[in-house]
Amino acid sequence: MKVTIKDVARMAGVSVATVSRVFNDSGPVNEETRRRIREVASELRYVPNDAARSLITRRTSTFGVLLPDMYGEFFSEVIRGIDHMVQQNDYHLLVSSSHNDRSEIEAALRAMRGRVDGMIVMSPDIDAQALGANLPEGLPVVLLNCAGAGAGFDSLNIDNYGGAYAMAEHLIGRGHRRIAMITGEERNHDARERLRGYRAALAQAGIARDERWEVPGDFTEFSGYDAVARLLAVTPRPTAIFAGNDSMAIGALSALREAGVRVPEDMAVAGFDDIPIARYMSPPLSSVHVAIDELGALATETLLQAVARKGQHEPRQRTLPTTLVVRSSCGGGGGSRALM
Amino acid sequence: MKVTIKDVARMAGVSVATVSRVFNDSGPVNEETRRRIREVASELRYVPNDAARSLITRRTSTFGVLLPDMYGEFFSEVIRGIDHMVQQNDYHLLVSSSHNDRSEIEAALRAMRGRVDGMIVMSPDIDAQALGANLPEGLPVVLLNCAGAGAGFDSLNIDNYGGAYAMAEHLIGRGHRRIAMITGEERNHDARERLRGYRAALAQAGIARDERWEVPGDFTEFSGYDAVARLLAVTPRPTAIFAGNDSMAIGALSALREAGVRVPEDMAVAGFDDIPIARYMSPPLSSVHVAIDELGALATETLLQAVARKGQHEPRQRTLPTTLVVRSSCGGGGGSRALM
DNA sequence: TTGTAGGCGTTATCAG
DNA sequence: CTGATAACGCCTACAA
Repeated sequence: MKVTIKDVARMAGVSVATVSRVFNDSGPVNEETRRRIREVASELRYVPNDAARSLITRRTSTFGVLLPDMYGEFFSEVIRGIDHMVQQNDYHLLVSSSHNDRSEIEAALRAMRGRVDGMIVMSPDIDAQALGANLPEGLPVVLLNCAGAGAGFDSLNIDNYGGAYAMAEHLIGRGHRRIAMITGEERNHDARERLRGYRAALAQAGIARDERWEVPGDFTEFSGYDAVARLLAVTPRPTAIFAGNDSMAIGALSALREAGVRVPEDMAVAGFDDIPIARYMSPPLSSVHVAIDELGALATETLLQAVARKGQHEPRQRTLPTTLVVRSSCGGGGGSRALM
Repeated sequence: MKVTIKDVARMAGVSVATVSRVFNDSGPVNEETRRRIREVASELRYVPNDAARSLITRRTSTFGVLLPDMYGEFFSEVIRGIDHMVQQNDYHLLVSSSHNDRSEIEAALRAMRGRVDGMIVMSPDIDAQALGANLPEGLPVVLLNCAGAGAGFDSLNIDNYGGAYAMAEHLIGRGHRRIAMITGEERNHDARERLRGYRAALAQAGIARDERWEVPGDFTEFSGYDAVARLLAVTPRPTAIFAGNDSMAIGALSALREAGVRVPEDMAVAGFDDIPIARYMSPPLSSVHVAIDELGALATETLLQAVARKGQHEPRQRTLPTTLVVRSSCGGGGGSRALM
């Protein structure tokens, strides 16, 4: 038998209204009465029923998070950042992951309808417009690393273009002219932007683009491993490989080692994301650092603000800066900087 | 203005009861009526209000997951396994992560009260008894990698002892006599069991235990990196390092490389968990494979069954087997097995 | 096969 | 300061 607000009211000799006021800090309550109610409540181990509460309140104190089908550390870091901020604000987190195609995403969105006060959608593969159709009118949403910014949603993006540009520029600065890139999938927004940054840097340096240098990958370690074989077959051979993310860079390092190609002497390698293990690679992996957990925290903050304003605000687009982290895999850093 | 069951009823010219029957497959409804109601409902974009529903149903269709403060791939793999199974059964997932000490865990448990139909608790640091006190009476719970099995909860554990024993035995079989272990934290159940397995294998082989070989870590890459310095100072120097998890093994590999110690020629290295990147390490890392996503899926299945039986069943404890994966970091596998 | 009506546990709006 | 009481949206006997 569940203990309800009525039980507390009866035991404390007051009305349910007063008990409610105590638990919500709404309206004035005599200090002594308040104390007694608290006492009775905790004795009875009373816990307000959230369903009933949100039925009338029209709030769930829950945020939804939609995650793409991506493996690895990036994923957990984002959640960590989100969850931390969410807990601080007494919200809850409804998570749905592993979504590949559009229909899956749409189904997941619909499944969350009515259960959340706002959503963080992380789905580099899909455009913003498509999402709007499946979301309840007026539900606050923050887009994380999505294409289609400016579609009326708050959005948060990594500076993919700038980060990739900076890394390519760094490699050029170290004397490389034949710089290859292992790209992500075409439909992935992050991947496209990184490719764009890479191309821009090469163009800026007056290096003619060579299509053989752009090898497709899919952000998995294996695709990075796999890409190396094709790259080594190109003549003249590239002297540097810039992978679209760290996972592929790690796969590439593995393949290069097996092929007997020394890094960085014979081939410079760089990644993107700077996941925690990057610095422990052999050799330590140069990368473009992204404050992943901060990304999650920032998204949550944005959502909280949107909820507070009841969605009545101009959607804002923000871009999170990246920083170049030079380690020895591209010959730029000393071994001592490996643990930096 | 939200559209409710009443609106649908009115538009379809029936009572709310009939609409309810259609949406719940409860009671008989004329086929034609059913069709009309479905049509009207989808036209109005009607979505049942979950709060109202669960207020009367006393079900939330939601499971809670409590995760420890652990980084890396292990985390995301588990969630993936859980989420997949949860979605298949039309449940939702409430996630709470980053919990270190007992008070944080207890707070998180309380926060979920009333919002979930069952919980998956993953908390190698804490004992089962402590959890029971903060959970509503009769709420189905599955313990994942927790100590205190047999405390009246369903529980699922990795075969930490067996896996560690097998790996140590393998190293011994390859002729190693001075085998060091980088352990996890004492309070961590997985860590304790793995240490126990390691010790048992050594004892079985008649190798006297040397305390200097057991260096404490905390499952982070850095702690593995850090441990190597101490291990290299031991005379005579150990010839093999068994890390309590892959993260520490990766840190150790990094430190060994910096120290100019060749792996596996001068030092064999092995880890535990077989996270996806293990095979891409340099050299590819031997490890104890655990089907992490399967662990999550299995936990969810157990929970679903418990919910179906309304918790009226004998708690069952299961142990997930592990398999030895020999790669070249311990000299056992050829380079060609790296992608195995 | 369908409709009526009571109630799930809270909050919010009024009076007192 | 406190107490009735009407919603909130839905499910479910019980009747028809």
